Parts: sequence; C-alpha cells; structure tokens
Amino acid sequence: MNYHHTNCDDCVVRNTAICSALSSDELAVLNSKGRMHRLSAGQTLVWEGDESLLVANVVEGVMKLSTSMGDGREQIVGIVYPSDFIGRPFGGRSLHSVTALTDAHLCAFSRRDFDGFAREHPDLEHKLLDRTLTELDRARHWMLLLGRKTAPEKIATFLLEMADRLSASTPAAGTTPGLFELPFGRQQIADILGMTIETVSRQLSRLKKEGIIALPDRRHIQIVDRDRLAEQAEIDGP
Amino acid sequence: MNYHHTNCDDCVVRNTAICSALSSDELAVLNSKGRMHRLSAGQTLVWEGDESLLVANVVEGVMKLSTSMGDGREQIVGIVYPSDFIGRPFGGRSLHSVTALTDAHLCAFSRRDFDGFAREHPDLEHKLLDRTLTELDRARHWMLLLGRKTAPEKIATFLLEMADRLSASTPAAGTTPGLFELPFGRQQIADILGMTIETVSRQLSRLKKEGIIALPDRRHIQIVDRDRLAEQAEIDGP
DNA sequence: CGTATATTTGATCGAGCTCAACCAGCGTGG
DNA sequence: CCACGCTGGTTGAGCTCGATCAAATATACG
Repeated sequence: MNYHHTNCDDCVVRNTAICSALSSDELAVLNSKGRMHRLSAGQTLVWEGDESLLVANVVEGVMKLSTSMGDGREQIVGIVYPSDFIGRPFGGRSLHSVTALTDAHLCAFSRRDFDGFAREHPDLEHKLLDRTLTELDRARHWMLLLGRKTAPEKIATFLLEMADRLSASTPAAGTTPGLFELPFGRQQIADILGMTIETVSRQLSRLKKEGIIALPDRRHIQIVDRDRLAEQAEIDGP
Repeated sequence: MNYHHTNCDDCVVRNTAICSALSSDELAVLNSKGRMHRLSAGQTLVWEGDESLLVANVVEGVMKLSTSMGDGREQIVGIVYPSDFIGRPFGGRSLHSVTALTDAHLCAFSRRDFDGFAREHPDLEHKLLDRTLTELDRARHWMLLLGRKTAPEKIATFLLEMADRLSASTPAAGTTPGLFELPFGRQQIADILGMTIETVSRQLSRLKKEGIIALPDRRHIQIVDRDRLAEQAEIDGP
C-alpha cells in the first residue's frame, strides 16, 4: 500500500506547515480529505504542463521543481524542504515538474478539495500567502545569481545557502561544524546554478585545493573557511 | 502637491486590480487609507533592503523590480504593469528596489494599514494570493531563460513576451500589427535578460537584417515574422 | 549647432562550454 | 574474492559565445 490516512497529531510538521493555521477540529476535517503519500528518490509527482490536480505538504525529504527545454536543457527553479507546500492551487496547470530528490513523505490533497477548504479558512490562505510571498522573494533573489554571477560566485553562494538550509536537518548537531550532506548529485547542482557539470566539478576542486572546503565524499561538503567562501560569493546589495 | 485622495469609482483598474474583491462599501474604507501617488520616470519608490513600509496598486505606467550587486551589476527581477500590486505585505523588508520606468500613477497604502485591512477581508487576500502564485510561476519560468537560454533565444523570447504584454496597452489597436513601444532602453533589456547592452544591440541588429523584426526607432519594435521569431525562442517544455 | 547621452559596430579576449579520456566506488556474478 | 561493468565524478585540451574594450554614429536637449 502506497498511501493511507494518518493522524495529524503525530505529524512532525504540524506546527510549521500551513496546517498550523488550523484548530484541531478544522484539522480533522482537512485530514479526512488528505492522504499520506510516499515517494522514492527520483520519482516525479507532477510533470511540467500537467493540469494541476493535487497539492501537498512535504513532511519528509527534499524535492525539486524544474523546467526543461525540448533539447533536454534543464533548470531547477526551486528546492522544497519538509513543511513546505507544493502544487498550484486555484486553477491552472503546473509550469514545472515536481520530483523527489530523496525518498519523501507527503501529505497530499486533491486540488479541488484543498481549494474549497482553503476558501473557507482565511487563516490557512493567509499562511499560504505569506509562504508564497517568501518563495517569490527567494525566486527573484535567485534570478540575480542566474543572470549576473560568475561561476565562482555561483558556487560560493550555493554552498553558503545550502549550509544554512541543511544544517538544521543534517544528522546530529554534534558533528563537525560546517559539514552537511547534499541531497543532490553534481548534475543537479549544475541545473540549479545554470552551469555545466564540469564547471561545477572544477570549481569545487578549486575550493578544495584552496583549503576553503573539504569533500569527504561525493555527497558531503564541509565548509572550512566560511569567511573566505563568503568573500567569493560577492555579497550583493549596494 | 504630490498625492491626494481619489475616488475609486473612476479608477481604471477598479475591476482588474485586487480591489475587484471588494464591495463599494469596503472599497470606501480602504480608499480612506490610500493615497494617489505620482512618480516620474526613473524615480525609485523603494530601495533594496528597505524596511517594507508601503504597498500599492499600479494604476498607470510601468515599473521595474531589481536587485544589484556591490559592483553595479544589476538584474531586473520583475516588470510591473497597471493593475499589478507592488510591495511586500506582512512584515519583512523589500529584497528588491522598485523603480518607475515611465511616469507612473500609484494607489498607495501604508503597509500597516493594508495588512490590517487585508486580514479582515479574506476575499482581498485571496485575490492577492492568486496574483502572487501567478507571479511566482512567472518568475520561475524566467529562471529557465536566465540559466539556460542562449543570447538569440533570450532576445526572441523577450520580444514575444513583450509583444503579448504590451499589445494591449499600446496606442490604438488600429496601428500596424506586431508593433509596440518598449518602456525601456537597451541597458534595461540587458538587465532583464542577464546579458550586456552590446549583445542586446547586436542580436536586435541581426534580427533586423534577417527581416524578422523592424526597428522604427529606439523605443519601437515591430515583429515582422512571428513564426521565425518563435523558432528562435526554442519553445520549452519536453 | 554643440554637447551629453544612448546605441551601434568593430576587434579582441577569456570564462565557461564541449568533447573526450580517465578514475573511484560499488554491486553483480563467475 | 576478484574481475567486470556501470554510474557518477574528475581532469584535460581546445573552442565558442558572449563579455570587454574601444571607437563611431545617432538622438535628445539646451
């Protein structure tokens, strides 16, 4: 069996996802419409251009949002972490694919059900609005990186952002500071930063040689000299 | 005098801006908190990093949202047309500057007033949410262009998008089809597409030489062969 | 008209892409 | 156990697209 109902009381994102806008009673109603959904790494939940049929909260795992061109060029346009919301409520079709990068765990709803419920619960819509505004800020900020930063700047910015985003979720906090596990391979880093896999690899090798980072294995990065990395990111803003 | 109250009944964006969610009575209340604000071309309303103190509907004119780096590199992250909403409601600071590209006409509110009013009017928040979701889709879609498209593809995509966006607003529809007026100079096109002014100029010259577009003057573009232009844009999606 | 500003065009350079070989880890089966 | 192949990552060599530097031309404006 691939999905089933669950009790929100046990939910690890109960207080961080948009559900936090709801009382226990309201949550019970929403819960009756939702289903737990498990995805394995690499599985795609929604394809670019699909009609938007479902929305979900991410409970566990990391996902990517991506668009691609006819010839295979791909751009990752968003990374989604636990307690984030995915899907396009209120009509329309999805303009990007949604794919699991790790095994993932979603709390999913049919868009129809969710739309109806949301319209009756302004606090929920408010939370969603707040989140969407933040995502929009984030996306626009990333446009600066894609349009104007050089390869060294892109990599440095990326590593700093990942360190912040993943430090919380990484294993025991007791481990080496600055160490984290990337939920993606080199090609995906390239697709996030708008460059090629070779350039990503070369830039990482360079940072390693310069002693700014260490690369314990394919998937782990350790930031050794955060200050020098920040220099390379060329902090923005006038 | 730079701004004053106005009557929403005469407002040209009354039925297209988020105000369309409100009844006349509600609108009267909101109106009492708002002020008409005029900006001249080039004026900046909000600076990157500023605390978010005001929000507004654009009534007339075109504006840009932009972020920039210490050394002057700039990326335009959004273009705002009449009936669009600007500003960052619900706390936080603005991550991008907001600047008028043409003389503009805003219906502005203090963020505090707006936040309070919005929270009491779910329909207004809903409209805003819908708009924000659309903007987020648009921004993410643009990330594909910035990260993965070549210069010819960027220019072609840009011209097609501008033709669609501006055809409505351009003077009498009776004019030559495919002709429109750009509200920006070459440097701004470059800052939208993440390239240099020289490359923009060269690409436009090439399209002209190939007979795909005509350039009546600095600010006007006429699309002569839409099909061939669309070819060059390399339509995306798998 | 003359001066400041925007745009085009030309010539050259180099960051990052492409093509290609190489290498490390790792699961499979002889 | 070790050879094998497979996937994913690294490294090298050369080339290309778009950036940079520089100059010429067009347009606006007093």
